[in-house]
Amino acid sequence: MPSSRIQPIPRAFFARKVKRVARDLLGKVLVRQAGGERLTARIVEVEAYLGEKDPAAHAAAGNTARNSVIFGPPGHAYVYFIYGNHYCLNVSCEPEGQAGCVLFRALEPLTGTERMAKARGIELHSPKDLIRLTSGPGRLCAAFCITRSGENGMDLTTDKSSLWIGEDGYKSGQIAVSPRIGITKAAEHPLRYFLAGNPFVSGPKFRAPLDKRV
DNA sequence: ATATCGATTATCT
DNA sequence: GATAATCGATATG
Repeated sequence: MPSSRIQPIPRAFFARKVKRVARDLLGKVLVRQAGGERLTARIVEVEAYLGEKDPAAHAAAGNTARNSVIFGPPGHAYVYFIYGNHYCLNVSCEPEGQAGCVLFRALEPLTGTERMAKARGIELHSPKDLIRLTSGPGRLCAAFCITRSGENGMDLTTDKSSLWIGEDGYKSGQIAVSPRIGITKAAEHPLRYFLAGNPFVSGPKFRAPLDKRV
C-alpha cells in the first residue's frame, strides 16, 4: 500500500499563483536522496509568501543576492538562514520574473526516519518522537540536511536532484487555513495551510477559533 | 498548557 | 545597530 512509486511534479505546477500552489502542495512528498538511502516525508503544513507587495515576504526587499531564487524560474529551492541558528526551505512559484514562494513548515516522516533522527540529534523511543523530527521549518531542514550553501537554487522538479518534490497518489483530507506564524508584518492574512487534524502540524495542538476549514 | 528568554549571524537601514 | 518566516530550555499555573 505504501507508496513506492513517487513521480516528480512538473514545473508548470509551480508556475501558478502562490496560494494555489501552497494548497496543492499539501499531501505531496519531499524526497531526499542521500547516498544509497532515500528520505521521504509528506507535506502537511505550508505558508504562502506573495510577491513584492507582501510586506512579510522576503521579496518585499526587491531582487537581492539573498532572495534572487524567488524571482527566478519556478520549482527551485529558496533556502535562507534565520535567527543565527536555522535554515528554512521554500519553493519558488509563479512564472519566471514574478516573485512568490511557499514555505515548508511541517512534514510527516515516511521513510528514512532513523537517518532523520541522527541528523536532528535525537533518539527515537516512542512513535511520538517522530513528531519532533520534522514538525517546524527549522526542524525539517535539519532532518533533511538542507543548508543554503548546499541546496539554495536546486531544481526540485526532477529526481536527478538529491532533493525534489513528488506525487504518490495520496489524497488529502480536509484542509485548514490560519494566519502565518512568527511574522510581524501583514500578520493577519490567512496564508497558512495545513491538513486538519494531522499530528505532525507544528504549533499548539488545539487551533485558535480563527482557523477555518476550506 | 502557556509564557518568556537566550542563542547566534546574515541581511538590511 | 536592529531585526528576523525558529527552537529548546526553563519557569509557572
